[in-house]
Amino acid sequence: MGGPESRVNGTINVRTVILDFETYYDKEYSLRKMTPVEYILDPRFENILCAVKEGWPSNQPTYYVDGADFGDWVKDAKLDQCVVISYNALFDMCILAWRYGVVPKLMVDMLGVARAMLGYRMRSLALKEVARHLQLQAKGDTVHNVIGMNREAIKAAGLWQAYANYSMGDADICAGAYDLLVRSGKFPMSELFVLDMVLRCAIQPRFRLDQNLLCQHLGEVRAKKEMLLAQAMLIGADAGKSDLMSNDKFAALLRGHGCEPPTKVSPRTGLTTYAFAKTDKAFIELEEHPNPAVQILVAARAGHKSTLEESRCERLLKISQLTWPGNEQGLMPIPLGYGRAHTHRLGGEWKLNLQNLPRGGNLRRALIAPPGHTVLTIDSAQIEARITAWLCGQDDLVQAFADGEDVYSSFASEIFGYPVGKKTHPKERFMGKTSILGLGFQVGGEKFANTIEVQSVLQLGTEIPMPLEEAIRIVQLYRRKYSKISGTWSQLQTLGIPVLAGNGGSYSLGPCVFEKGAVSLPSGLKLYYDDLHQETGERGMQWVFSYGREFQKLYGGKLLENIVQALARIAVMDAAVRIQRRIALAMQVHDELVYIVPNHLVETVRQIVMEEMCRRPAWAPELPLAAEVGVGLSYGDAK
DNA sequence: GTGCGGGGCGCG
DNA sequence: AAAGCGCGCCCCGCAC
Repeated sequence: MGGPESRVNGTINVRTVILDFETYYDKEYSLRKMTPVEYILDPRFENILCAVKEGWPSNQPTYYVDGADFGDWVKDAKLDQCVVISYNALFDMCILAWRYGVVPKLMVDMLGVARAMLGYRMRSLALKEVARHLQLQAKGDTVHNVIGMNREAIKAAGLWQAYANYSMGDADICAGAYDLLVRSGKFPMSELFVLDMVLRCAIQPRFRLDQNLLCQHLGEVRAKKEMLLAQAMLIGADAGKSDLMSNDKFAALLRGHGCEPPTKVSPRTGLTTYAFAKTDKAFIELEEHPNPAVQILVAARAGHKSTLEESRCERLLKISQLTWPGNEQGLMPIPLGYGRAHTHRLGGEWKLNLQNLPRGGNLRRALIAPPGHTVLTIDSAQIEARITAWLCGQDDLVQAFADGEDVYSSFASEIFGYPVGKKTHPKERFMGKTSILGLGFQVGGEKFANTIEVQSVLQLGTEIPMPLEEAIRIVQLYRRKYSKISGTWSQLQTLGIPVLAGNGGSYSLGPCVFEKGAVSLPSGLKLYYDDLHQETGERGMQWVFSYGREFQKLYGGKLLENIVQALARIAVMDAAVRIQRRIALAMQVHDELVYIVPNHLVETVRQIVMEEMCRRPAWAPELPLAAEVGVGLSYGDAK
């Protein structure tokens, strides 16, 4: 009996239980139309039945519990001492926690596991598809249409046993997947703790929402949009919002005012399209068009294209108004998706991405700590740049990081030929920062010039002109100064990628071992490059690989970026797992961990998180890490 | 009505 | 030789 369940927290005899809830739904009240949190806390919620398989130590046949009896069953089941497994745990475990007040000792989401291990090659991760892929026999009956039928209606229609069989079949598939992917040891044990920790951010929420602030903010955002729209309607936007949102209508409107709309070639399709984005230089220039009507239209379009502030505010308000037993105070679950990204970064869930809230905005300020508590953030400083330098053997840069040097300023000094200070030369330092963060991944002169010109306006509020020749000079300066980094791109291109394509050779980079179709990471997970082959592109032969539904290009710089991002994710989440023994994670934004801390423990927690975030990983003992802590009453204030 | 791809925008 | 990357959500337009 060597499954991971027997080693959880060093104890033995931890039972495993696989669960699958079947719940009432109809045309309107459905997960197709609502998020799980809204669905589970709705008055129409009804637990019809729950299929149960006790996987270890007993291996009894799967059974089911009538929803009416589930409360009694759960009282005896001692799930708080079990490993509980389900497919889409963010649904089943929220039901357990919010409807029945039980949180398992360890939660395993087989959907998350499947995403991390199979997502790269499967079009759909529906349970049935995973079953087929793993060659697990579905034993249950075929799907029955029980839409709009509650427990009694299903029984009355004579469908009860068939429905239970169907549900038990799903639980069996989930159990089979757990055996094949987890108990087999293929999915690393350490990642089980990451998975559980991520689930708890939603299932055991710690943040609260400031409803007053959200209401006020929503009003302001709407008023601002209405004003912009009213101005635009005075000068021809008769159809209202759609004249601003639709490219064709907006283009016609511009032409009506004697302005020929700028165009560009789409990088995705290669076709000509309108250049109407705020990162298109030609569009930005229209802000100062001689015709004031054009200026008004451009401002109105830009003001309407970002719908994030309004829609996110609405969604947060909606969730903040839900309550459940044990939560009468508007706690905010943080839904994070395990294994969402190719590089194993987390992503969002529930139509809600809390990893891209605008910086310095009211949405971040609306995420608050409960009374007597503080929001504490810890940010791993320049972690990707540090890992890049270390992985490529760029020892002078590693040493500069280790010495606490401001490397952005240092590189800016090289660009300009005079000493650059963090405070005294903000423009120069911005260029140094943009170089260090982008040029390590093979950004070219043209893209670099555009990034500088556009981002200087957006980030500094003043444009830094960047002629192509100057951009090329800086790119070359970087590639010569950090020749170990640019050399690594070449190595990856000529040696690493062919190994991934299956030429039979071997290659490794730091702790990463290359094999056919994948790079093995020190976490035990893999970065997949499926069906990697060469194709003739606009730049001659290029490597492409298949990921989910699409093909992507692969080249040295991009592969380096993927690996660096994957390693950064491992370092940050391993730190979070160590910290979890002392304090539970509330939220994560890639290189930043967020905690809700009782006020009197702030200094204690500050020391713990600093120590763990700066601890060098076992797979990178020479990697110098650094971190910054922020505290505040809200997420927005903790900077 | 629904699904999907493209463009756009926010974050790291 | 050269090639920014990783997400999720919103809206539009089009196909079915």
